[in-house]
Amino acid sequence: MEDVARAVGVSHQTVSRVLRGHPNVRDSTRAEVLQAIKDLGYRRNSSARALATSRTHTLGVVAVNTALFGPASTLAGIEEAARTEGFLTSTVNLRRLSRESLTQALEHLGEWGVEGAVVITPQRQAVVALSTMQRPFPIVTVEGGHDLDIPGVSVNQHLGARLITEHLLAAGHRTVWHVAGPQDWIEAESRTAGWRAALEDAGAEPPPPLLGDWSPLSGYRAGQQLAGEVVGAAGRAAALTAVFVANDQMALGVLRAFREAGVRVPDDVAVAGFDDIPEAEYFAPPLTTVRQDFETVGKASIRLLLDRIEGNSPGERHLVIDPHLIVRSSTATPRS
Amino acid sequence: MEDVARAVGVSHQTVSRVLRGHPNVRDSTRAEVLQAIKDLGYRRNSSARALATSRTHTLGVVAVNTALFGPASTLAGIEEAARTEGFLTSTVNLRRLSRESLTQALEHLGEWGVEGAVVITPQRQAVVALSTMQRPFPIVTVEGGHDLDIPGVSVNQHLGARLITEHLLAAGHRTVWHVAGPQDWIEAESRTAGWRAALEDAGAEPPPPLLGDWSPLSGYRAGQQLAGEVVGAAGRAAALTAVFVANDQMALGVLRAFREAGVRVPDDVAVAGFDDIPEAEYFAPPLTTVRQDFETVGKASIRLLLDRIEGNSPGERHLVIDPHLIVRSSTATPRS
DNA sequence: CCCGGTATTGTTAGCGCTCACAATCTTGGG
DNA sequence: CCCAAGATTGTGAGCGCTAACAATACCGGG
Repeated sequence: MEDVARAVGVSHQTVSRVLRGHPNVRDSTRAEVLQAIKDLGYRRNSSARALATSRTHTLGVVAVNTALFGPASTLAGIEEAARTEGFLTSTVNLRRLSRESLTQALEHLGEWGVEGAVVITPQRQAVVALSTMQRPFPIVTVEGGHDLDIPGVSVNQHLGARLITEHLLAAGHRTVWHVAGPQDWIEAESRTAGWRAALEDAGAEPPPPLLGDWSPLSGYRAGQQLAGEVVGAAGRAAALTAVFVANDQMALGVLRAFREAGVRVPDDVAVAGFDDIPEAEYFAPPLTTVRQDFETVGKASIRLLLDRIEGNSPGERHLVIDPHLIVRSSTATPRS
Repeated sequence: MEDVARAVGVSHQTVSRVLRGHPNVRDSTRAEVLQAIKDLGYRRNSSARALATSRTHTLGVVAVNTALFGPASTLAGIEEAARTEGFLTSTVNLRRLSRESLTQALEHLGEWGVEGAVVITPQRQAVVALSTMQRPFPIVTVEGGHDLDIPGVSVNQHLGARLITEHLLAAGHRTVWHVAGPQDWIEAESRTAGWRAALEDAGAEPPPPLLGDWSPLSGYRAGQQLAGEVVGAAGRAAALTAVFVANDQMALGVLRAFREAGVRVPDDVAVAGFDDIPEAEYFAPPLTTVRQDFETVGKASIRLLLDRIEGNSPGERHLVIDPHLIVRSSTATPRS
């Protein structure tokens, strides 16, 4: 910076002012400085800047299962939003979301002086841990529900499940079975609750939900059990005609189990998933599901976080994004 | 730091020495300092440290399509490896890998003083752009091939394709058809080359490859064309009995097209994919594919990058990771 | 032509740390 | 008991920038 100043014949402070966009610099001076910066290939040193201003312009992100479609998309949304706001993001990928690993991750980020962090906390225990934890900088959760005092953004899973269930009921199904996700996941719990609420509102009896762990394998196992419930004997109403599976991966497993058991989809049983992974459209048959807009989630979380860091407006504490239904042929056949 | 020093009754320098793990500190002093640090909740300021040492201990990562399984896994591997080496990583997600966006991404990272970057460059044009570009810090590519002078790590796609093709030939297929990925992708090109080489080595005639764009939809379209090639008339040898699809997503589309056309897999045609996405095991039928160890790729790229940054040993310029074959029922039926 | 006020520029301290070097304390052998 | 060598600690400068204040330049009205 000194070099630039010398080249133009001004003080380093004037150069600094140009860099910071300070108004009180004569246009001609500004132009000269800019030119010199370009000629000398000067780049200002972010560490020195951070040291002097005590602002690092860095945000942290903590996530698990980043190889999955949902988290990965959210991550991308977060990063892009932060970048356009002039922040650097740094992501920590955790294998498990334990209290200990969470603490470590936040510590790691703290070492580098992040000004705040977005934590993707799909499991209840993680939000709980977070809410009882010493938080060295502002933190915003994603998919952490909204019943705790820690601010966050989430997708309205309850609504998504309700949309699916009502779609199936509207197609004439008496009731809808459910393959649930692990109930310590907030999303799984909300989907189950939404499904149950929709059935109860319609006066339908909720069958006992089966539990899965999000994996295709667990869906496959559940599908094998469900296949046993399908009584397709001519003339007698089948006990099971529609299934809402809590995510697309498990739905894939269910479809496979049904196929092996000779249960036809959607002729014998309608199947719906959740997430709309890119492959869902190419399942056999193409899967009815619910799409969440992860990019919006990312943007919203950054907005919430920056509100808190900049502290100008208290802002909302919780943002909820509505998902929407994608109907495909796995639920295509209407029933009487 | 001054506060800690005062609390213990030593100089700030001694505290600094403890923090840096300098050997010449009396054990009792070290213990006292550590205790004071804990009591006061002191954390050293990374910006000041970076300013004084001119080492930011920050690495950049540039990637596209991070919502896909492969890139997302690689990203996780890179981040973890860097973290264990005491580095912070910052990822920039690009929508497209153009020369311009690449430049911008590197510029963005440069502003924050990264010491180096890993760039995931699956498309040839990206590596070319990178190799002709002014590089302000050490850069290592991932999946960027090894014919250019820029160091990088990649998976041996050629070998993977060869494994698949030889597996199919060994099962008695006369030849193997191929649904290729976009040929401006290095991986796609290598897979095609590996397939062709294996066929030629076996004296088989390579049928004209079909081109896809990695998406299930393009696989579906290719599958519809391929279905036309299957002549299953009894007594006459089918023209098409085996297909190697360049990734699992497209293979999913092919499977769907075959199913719709009444082509049975693997009875009429064997189908194999590439990547081993988690869903592949649950396709109908479960898909034979090739698995790449993305974690190893991530680790290797960080090692290569740090070698360059630390500059102690020139190290290898290119690392190649071998993938391995996963056989499932989509290629299960042996032929005479 | 002088003056106060505003626009523009310069000066001086740090921000919190590490490095090089100087100073002091130990230690063990003679 | 003395001394040199090594271990341990302290001192001062400076990394590259920004913030606060001081200094100077410029403007139009009286």
